[in-house]
Amino acid sequence: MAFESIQFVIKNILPSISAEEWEFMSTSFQIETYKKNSFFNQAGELQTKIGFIEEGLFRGYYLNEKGVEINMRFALENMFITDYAALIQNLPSRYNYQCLENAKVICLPLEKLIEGYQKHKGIERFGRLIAEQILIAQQNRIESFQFYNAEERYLRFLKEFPSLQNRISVAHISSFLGIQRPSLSRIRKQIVQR
Amino acid sequence: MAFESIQFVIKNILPSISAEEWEFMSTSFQIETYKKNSFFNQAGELQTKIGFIEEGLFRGYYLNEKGVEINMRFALENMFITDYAALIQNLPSRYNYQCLENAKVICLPLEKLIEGYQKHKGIERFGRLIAEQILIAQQNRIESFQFYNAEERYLRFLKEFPSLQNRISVAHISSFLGIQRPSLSRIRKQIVQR
DNA sequence: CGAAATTGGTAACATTTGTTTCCTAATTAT
DNA sequence: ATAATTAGGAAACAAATGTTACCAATTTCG
Repeated sequence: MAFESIQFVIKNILPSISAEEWEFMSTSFQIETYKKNSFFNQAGELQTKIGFIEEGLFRGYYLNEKGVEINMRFALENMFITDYAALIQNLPSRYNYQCLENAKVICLPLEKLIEGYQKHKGIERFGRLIAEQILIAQQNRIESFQFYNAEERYLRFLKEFPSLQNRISVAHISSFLGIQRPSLSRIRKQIVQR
Repeated sequence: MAFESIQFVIKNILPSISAEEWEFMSTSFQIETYKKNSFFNQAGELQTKIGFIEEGLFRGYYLNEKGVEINMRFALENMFITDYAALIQNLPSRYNYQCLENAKVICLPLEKLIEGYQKHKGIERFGRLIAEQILIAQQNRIESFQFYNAEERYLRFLKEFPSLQNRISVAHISSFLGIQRPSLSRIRKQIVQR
């Protein structure tokens, strides 16, 4: 039986999922592989699938009005990869998801997900729970910005994603944290000196 | 027929809601009134209801580890009032919702909402859509913090909530924006001088 | 009414963060 | 292998923001 990792994660989110519902989704799974620097999707395009990362690492970013890339999210093993808010509303994704480490992704076509929402109560609930999980992660991120300074945000980042410290460049982390690169360098130096 | 405002908002979120589903919810609505400085709910308590503001204004805030009140949200007419993420997970609310202007709130008991999730597909979907709306609002807020400075955040706040400029104190706004009060005063002065 | 509390503003100074520029080491591509 | 690119660090200075303290005006409440 393949798909152990995604099955584990989905059952963790939605223990009550029925065999029929799991069958409905898993029979439509498609494995895709991504090489470093390739894209899972591009900003401005309608999304056609939702992904689950078995291996590898992606960053979600977009270009602000000055043309600067802003990292909004890192997606690693056992995480879903999608601009969920845009997907559900059938709006173009606002983010580019670029592969930072060669990756293996389980994909579910969007039309299948929508069909699942119509046909299966458990899948509708699954959608709600995914949205809520993203929501909680975002609340933490807001709180981080709202009353932690740059150093504290960096320390919180390391605590939340310890495995990313040595997988992601300082430039990408600084963008994610809303800090300039030289500032993050200074902060890292200060931390080491203690 | 009462409940025009909430019916309008709900039908806007979920045009496909059935008469039966609306009936299910609306028969359980209860009107509550709040006086200035009273609380819709307190941090640490389990929530028992979800509210819809017909009139009035609330702030959602919590105390950080230093005992400082941090405003996370302003809720005004035609907005829902709840710590939705906590409610759904049956966790204690993390926020105090304090009334800033005398208010009239339509309340739906939590058990009724949960029952609705079980019995009515449209209500489950309604829950998902609410979560997604909150999610989008939060993404805007994150982006605001991530690459706008204090002045730009304030201008964006005014643009998003023009009606709040003269309804909410500078201290509350500065907390919401993650700016110190004297800094926001400086910024307001600079804006006026142009 | 009058005291007390709240509110908005301001100044002075400290600290943090941004900006620009450059250097070196490591990695990548040809 | 070597040139080109990328990455991390650092310095110097500018700008933004935080911190603290104080004042005047307004509102609240007894």
